[in-house]
Amino acid sequence: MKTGESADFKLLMTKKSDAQKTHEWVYRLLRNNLLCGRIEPGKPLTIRGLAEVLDVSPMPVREALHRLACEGAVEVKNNRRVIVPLMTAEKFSELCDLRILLETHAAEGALPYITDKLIGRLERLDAEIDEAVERGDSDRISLGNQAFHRCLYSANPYQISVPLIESLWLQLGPFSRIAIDKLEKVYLVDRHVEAIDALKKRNGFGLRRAIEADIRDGIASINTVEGIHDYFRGVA
Amino acid sequence: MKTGESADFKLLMTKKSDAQKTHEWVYRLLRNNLLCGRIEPGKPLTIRGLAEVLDVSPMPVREALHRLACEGAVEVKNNRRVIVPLMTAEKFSELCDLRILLETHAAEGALPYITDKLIGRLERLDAEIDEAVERGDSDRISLGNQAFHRCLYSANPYQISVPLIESLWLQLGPFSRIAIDKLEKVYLVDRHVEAIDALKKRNGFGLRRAIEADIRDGIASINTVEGIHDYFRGVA
DNA sequence: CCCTCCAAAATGTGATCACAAAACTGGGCT
DNA sequence: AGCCCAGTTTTGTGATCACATTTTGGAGGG
Repeated sequence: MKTGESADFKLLMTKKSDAQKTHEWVYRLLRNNLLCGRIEPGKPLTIRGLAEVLDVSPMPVREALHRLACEGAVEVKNNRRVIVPLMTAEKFSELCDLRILLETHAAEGALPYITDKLIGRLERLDAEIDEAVERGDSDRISLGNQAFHRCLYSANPYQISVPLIESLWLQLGPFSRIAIDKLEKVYLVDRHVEAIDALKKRNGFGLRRAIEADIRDGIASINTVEGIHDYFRGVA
Repeated sequence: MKTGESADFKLLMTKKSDAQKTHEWVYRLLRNNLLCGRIEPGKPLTIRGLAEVLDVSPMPVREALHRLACEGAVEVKNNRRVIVPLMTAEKFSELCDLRILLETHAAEGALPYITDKLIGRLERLDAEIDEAVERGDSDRISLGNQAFHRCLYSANPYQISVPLIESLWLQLGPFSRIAIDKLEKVYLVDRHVEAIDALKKRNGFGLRRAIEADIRDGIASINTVEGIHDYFRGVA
């Protein structure tokens, strides 16, 4: 009872490199944990509690939480309590629509800048995801999937949409884990391979279709989860 | 030389309401000034300098600047200097594309929730803009225009995209002022009236077209400004 | 047994301080 | 005169403290 409220979910920790600023480290750590869905929605996050768990002063935690709040990853209630927002069916639907809208745009915008070297990196990232699926490592599936998409979109050096897209991921993160956890063999079709094929052929339309299909597959798999709608109200 | 670097551009100040938290007040103030383009791109913003100008402690300024940085309104260089980013032609083009993509989507998503009362509010906002155009009040044109769009999109209570859109506005803000400043009679066609008409008829396609045209008009007017491309490199 | 109310603990916010790194200044060298 | 380097100043970061507000816990009355 001295660690406050932050002791009941296990945070996956990462080492803090010395060159890294503390608040950046805290931010990345919390962010990764949110993206993997390791932090339960609805549970209040306190500055001092996290500071004690991470063994830093409250100051960097304060900054990290504010940053996450401004990206929509956590919600600051008017009682100035900070919680991971609950998901609603409408919010989920809207987030998926926006993902498709922005990510197909970002993919197409990246196409002119794709090099063979980059395609190689994407193939390697996809292989890592497949391996994570084999092992049933949900965390690595989540993070790997995002790394794949980010790597693709970031090929465009004049990219603006990646931060917006990552904000969407953060809002979907705590929830999408449920899908990955409950059924790990959803990869009937590897949409990433389709995307890579389209890249090789410099086929913009095919690329859009593969990205959209990849996102829709995720949605579809969530909808097949038994009793998924209980989670929309945020059961404890 | 004691006020540091923040004394040469005039910030438009707003009174701090007592119920408002200090860092929120600082954030809104800086945000409005950025949206109006009152802060020169490339000029470094310092925490202590702003704190002295605003007569607050450095702490709330630090939080406000970090929040603006995470929205892309200011850029934290690796030397940890904070500046208003310079505009490039590619960035400008991409920002406009994203505005059209997200705002047409947001407008269409708001359509089912439009009420007569809301249409009245939009007409009043449009009238205020027209009045500001008459007076040549650039600040009010900027802020009024954004208020109009925000009011429309926010009709949808399950709105997610507004924060993303506002991030785009913030990035365009310092630059779009140039257009408004240089030519104030660009409102050949009032696209807002077209949008309101489409709303009244519940015409989704017409609404999209009006919003897209409104955005494109702004772009076109910028391109007609003589010597606009000098600004892309950020002349001092 | 449940609701109300009040004291105690906890929390976010803002201010101040210490410190390392970066930017700026002035003097000395080529 | 132009360039480079060391000393000083400025700046961001993180820690600690003070304080107002909120939450919590249990005691007392219905």
